[in-house]
Amino acid sequence: MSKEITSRQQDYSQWYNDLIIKGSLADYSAVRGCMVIKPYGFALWEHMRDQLDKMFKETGHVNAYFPLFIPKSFLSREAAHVEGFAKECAVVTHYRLMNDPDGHGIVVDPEAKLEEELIVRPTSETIIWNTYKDWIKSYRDLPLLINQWANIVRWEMRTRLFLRTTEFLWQEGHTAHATAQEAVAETEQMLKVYADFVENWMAVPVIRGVKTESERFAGAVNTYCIEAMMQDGKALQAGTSHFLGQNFARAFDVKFSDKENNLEYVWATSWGVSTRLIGALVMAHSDDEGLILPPRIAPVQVVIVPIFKGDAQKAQIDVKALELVQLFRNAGIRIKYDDSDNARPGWKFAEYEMKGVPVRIAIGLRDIESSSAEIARRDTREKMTWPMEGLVGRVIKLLDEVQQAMFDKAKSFRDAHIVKVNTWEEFENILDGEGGFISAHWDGTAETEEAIKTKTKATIRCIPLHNPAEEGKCILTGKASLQRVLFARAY
RNA sequence: CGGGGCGUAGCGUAGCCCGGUUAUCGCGCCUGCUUUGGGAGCAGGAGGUCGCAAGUUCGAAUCUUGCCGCCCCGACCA
Repeated sequence: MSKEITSRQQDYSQWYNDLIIKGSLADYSAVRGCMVIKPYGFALWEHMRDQLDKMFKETGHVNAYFPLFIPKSFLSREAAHVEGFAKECAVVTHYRLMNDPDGHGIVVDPEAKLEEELIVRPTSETIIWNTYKDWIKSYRDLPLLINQWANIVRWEMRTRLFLRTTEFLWQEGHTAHATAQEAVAETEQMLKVYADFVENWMAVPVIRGVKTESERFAGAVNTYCIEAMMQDGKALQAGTSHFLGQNFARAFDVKFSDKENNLEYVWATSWGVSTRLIGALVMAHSDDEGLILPPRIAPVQVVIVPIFKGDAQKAQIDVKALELVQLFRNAGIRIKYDDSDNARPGWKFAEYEMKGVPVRIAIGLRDIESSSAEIARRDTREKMTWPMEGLVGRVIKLLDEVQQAMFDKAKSFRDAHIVKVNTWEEFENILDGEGGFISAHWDGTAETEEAIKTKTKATIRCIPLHNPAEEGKCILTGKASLQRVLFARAY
């Protein structure tokens, strides 16, 4: 990679970190690779979580909770899973501390060594399937449709706020089914739920597809994914849904008696999205003035900033502002009236722009006199003066417009950066230039995929669902290919 | 673990190459007055183990050596 590209990446990283820290979403913590999610950032996560949870329940799932610690032996039960997850895990080896006999402080008590180490879950398939063994006996116990909201730990070497932290929050669904068809249908259904959420709530367009064998989840038969494009043209995997076949059922001996009284292994799925989605949100929408949050999940959808000189004016504005607040609240809008006197209007304007609040209403004396208000939308930075009469209804409509406009903007950016490429030269030029997704022919082998990755850092993001058949020649080897796949550099 | 950068007040920094009064500036903080429609102005004030340790020197933020920590890039990965 050229020096220019490296420095562009650094600038983009810096931009991304600043947005998150100045936008009050999160901060670095004292613990390596972990972050502190601040109240504002957590409120954002809560809105995302609540909506996802609702969608899971609408599709028949229930929530449960499983242990944080996984006995080491569980992780060696499923062969392919071992390969993928044997590394980069936090391991608990002792269960007691003691005062340092040589001086001050605390040391690990060497006497308190665990017989079997415990692994802090990097994902919960093993501990959950070990539990399902006891829960599933008959076809009447199926399907078992369970989701868990949890924190997990993966000791990644390099971390990045929200995108790849050592500890992160996520949900993981783990389902068991009587037939392969039913499990595949579940896998596809959950991919649809994710795509629906990310597009309609986060206003981030996604490509639905399946992973190639080498990008597949450890232990899965097939991995479905949604891929989003960031403003630097790189790809970000926004969610995955795995068809696990009978791999975990065999590894953990989960069998059921079917209607004909035959003993069968169950079919499994698992699917998850994480706080990484917040990173996707930031990188897909924000600008140099700060975050831009889509109205449907913004912690604060509308902020009212009063502009006044002295207490008498403030009292006058308060009446009107508090009336509006009540009307917005009644309409279910998350609204904040910032009448704090320790910051001046200009400061507040900049502050809420940094935090990505979709719509700002400013009310000063001149607005009271003309019975109007100044409306500013964050995504386009437009300012309008609207009459007080019917303002609430109009602002609510504006929130919907902003939601749609954000999606449309992200989608046209993305579509403009998906390029069909037929030569290797063009392939490299695009990656080192504009970036984006490259639709190109591939000979279908893992060797070629690996070779392309080594040469360019680009990976096959997915084979899009309903991909049209098209004969062509592999971009690297020139061998025969039956379809195009999507390549990109990814986070 | 490799490559690059950095460590000076709560935050961001200048000074370092070429050692020399009381360590620079901005933000923030405190007091007062004036301000408030795009991150306020003026006046006054408080705030420092210059990452740690050793060395060179009459004298070290500055030079030397060692250590610690952080950030970015790569390998890893969602």
